[in-house]
Amino acid sequence: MKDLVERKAAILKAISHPVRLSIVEELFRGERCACELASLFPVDRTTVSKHLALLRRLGIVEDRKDGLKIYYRLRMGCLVDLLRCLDGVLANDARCCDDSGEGREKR
Amino acid sequence: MKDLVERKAAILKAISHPVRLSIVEELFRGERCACELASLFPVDRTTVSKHLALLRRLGIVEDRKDGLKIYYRLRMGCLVDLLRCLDGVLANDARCCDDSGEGREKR
DNA sequence: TTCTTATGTGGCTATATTACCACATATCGC
DNA sequence: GCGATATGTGGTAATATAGCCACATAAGAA
Repeated sequence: MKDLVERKAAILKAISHPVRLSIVEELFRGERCACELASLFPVDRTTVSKHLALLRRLGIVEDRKDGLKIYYRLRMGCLVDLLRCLDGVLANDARCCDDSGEGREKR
Repeated sequence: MKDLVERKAAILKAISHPVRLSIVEELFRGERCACELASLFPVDRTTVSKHLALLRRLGIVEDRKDGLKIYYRLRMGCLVDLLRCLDGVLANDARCCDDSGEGREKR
């Protein structure tokens, strides 16, 4: 069992990539097959497949096979709250995550 | 202004490194100077300095100079909720973030 | 002024991450 | 069986990240 802070960091890291974050948010709305998820992004299908493998390895999603298709669903439903929380962060703080530096004093 | 999902991903990424996550959690408890923060981790002081620069650039922390010391404090207090949420995730799901694969079916 | 402490930046290297292509496997319809 | 569809993996190249050292700056102490 890894250190708690490292486990937390690992989850955050997993959902800190735009494609993986979007996958998680898409799964909030229900089960999706790999092909549906892949079609959402302008990257290679196999790249999405690897993102899914990472999410699966961390236990963030789980999958189910049905014929040709493999359906993914969220296994950590609590991420819904976490990301809702993050939406609140951005809504309440317009300067957040604008790493161009504008709007803040330079150093 | 970047795409919303990218801004969210950027915040998550910033706090997805064990040292930066620990810095944020330490700042939950109040203002700390760079030297106090640096002493918490077994990495070079200048490395911590760069982590702080990243958190500052994203607007996650802000700083204040007082004599020789530079004090950092959290500027996105809402992260407290977000990380409390994540603690709940890990408390409720023992299998989370154990990327060794044990406890889950292999693929 | 000179020394010491606190801090940040530039530069470099090692490692990790991402994305693509090529290819392999599995299932379905015919 | 054969072709088409859905999916995953291995390999590799480009890029990003993390860490350390050397060095620069700033402020207080002597």
